Amino acid sequence: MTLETSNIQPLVKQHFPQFSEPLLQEAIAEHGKLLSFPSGQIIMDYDSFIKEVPLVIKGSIKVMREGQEGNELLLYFLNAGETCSVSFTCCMMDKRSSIRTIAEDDTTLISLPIKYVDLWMNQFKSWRNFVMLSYDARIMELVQTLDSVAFHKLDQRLLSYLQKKAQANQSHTIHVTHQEIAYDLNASREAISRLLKQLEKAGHLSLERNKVELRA
DNA sequence: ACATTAAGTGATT
DNA sequence: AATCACTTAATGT
Repeated sequence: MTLETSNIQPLVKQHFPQFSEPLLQEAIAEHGKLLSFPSGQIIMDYDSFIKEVPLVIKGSIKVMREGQEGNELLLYFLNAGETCSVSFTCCMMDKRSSIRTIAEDDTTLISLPIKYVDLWMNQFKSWRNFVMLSYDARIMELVQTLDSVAFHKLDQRLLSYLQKKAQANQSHTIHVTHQEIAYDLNASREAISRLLKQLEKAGHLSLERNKVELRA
């Protein structure tokens, strides 16, 4: 984790153009810290107190949840221009985090102390909107994930997993082992291998060792 | 050449 | 669909 001293405000303008109020932009620049994480680095772990909220500038972040039997399940990827709505609630209720976040790619973000999230809700309309939309987007996504789990559509989960991962890494070529995918989706390695092979036959992608190449 | 790790296969439940 | 036992293939030392 490295702290960068460069100017934050232009980054806010560029990646969060919806924050229309100049005062809000200034406030973010003033109170936020610019942090960078190398790919693979854990940003926040289970059971830690979160007192800051991330605004992703560059790269992407993987958000995981720990299951009952020590399993891990990928919840979603955060990309540039997004934030983690779980952390909102987590901070406000002063609870330990039930999630772990890992830099999926080399990632830069603005870390913002939680108290401003609350404060600005009443002060800035575009901030309030942003927070609400973040909730909405995540909830919709989670509901989708939930019913594909419930209906055992592992093939669909796999495909959308790959698409999201490709998007997160800004590349159609994904460097990952079948085993890693299996962990993320909480499935068996064999099941993933077999489904990948089906998808390859169907022309959706091509496979190599440690690599999945997604086709348009 | 050998060991290790990733991926493929078939049988069983 | 999970697990097991095993094979085959790729990669590192």
